[in-house]
Amino acid sequence: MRVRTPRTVAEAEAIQDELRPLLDLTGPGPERPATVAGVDVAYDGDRLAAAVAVLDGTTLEVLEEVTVTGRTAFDYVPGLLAFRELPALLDALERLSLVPELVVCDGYGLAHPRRFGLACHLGVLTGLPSIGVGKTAFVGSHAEPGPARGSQADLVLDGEVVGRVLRTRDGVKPVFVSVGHRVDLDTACRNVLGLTPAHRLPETTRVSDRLSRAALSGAR
DNA sequence: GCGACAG
DNA sequence: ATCTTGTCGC
Repeated sequence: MRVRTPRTVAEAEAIQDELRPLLDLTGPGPERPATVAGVDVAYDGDRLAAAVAVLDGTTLEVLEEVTVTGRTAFDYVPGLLAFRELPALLDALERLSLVPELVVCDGYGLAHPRRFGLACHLGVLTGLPSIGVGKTAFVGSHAEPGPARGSQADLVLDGEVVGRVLRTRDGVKPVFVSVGHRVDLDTACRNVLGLTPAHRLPETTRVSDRLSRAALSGAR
């Protein structure tokens, strides 16, 4: 599948509003996924490298890795990240031999100005269960979660819960979790905790991050 | 009107 | 995202 590349911000927002109804927020989604994919993109000017890493959901062992390189076709605009990263990510996902039971994205899903962040967009276009894990605040307000790993606080936007601020390590800055497609928020958070046995960020994003950077430098 | 703003 | 040294802690 391909991403429609908009020419303007207005066009991009219209596409998000058009795809938003296709979201499946029914859940619950995979509780103990056998395979989980992490996706990430690295940049160097207008060059980019997208990476997908599929890990065993239990042992977190890397089962498969795919990278693709290309050029940016859309500048970064807050709220429109998907149009910048999705073309290359979908390209990489299509080259996978394994079909992951869950995809973990770098960024946000439902916690988005129009409720259609990168994780939602990727999920709708691929049909795969997906969630978003952001490292910094984007939208919504929240209380400070407790200091212990596992502590959570609702992320609220316009009066509705759109995500959760989750502490994955004792005393370490929390991550922002929101659902993408075919997964509910509690299941998303449980999966994130299962993917963070030793670090703040999920192993899936750590592996795909390293992979995309390596592919970027190796492709020159 | 003026900032803030995933990666 | 990316630009970047030393430094604290497991």
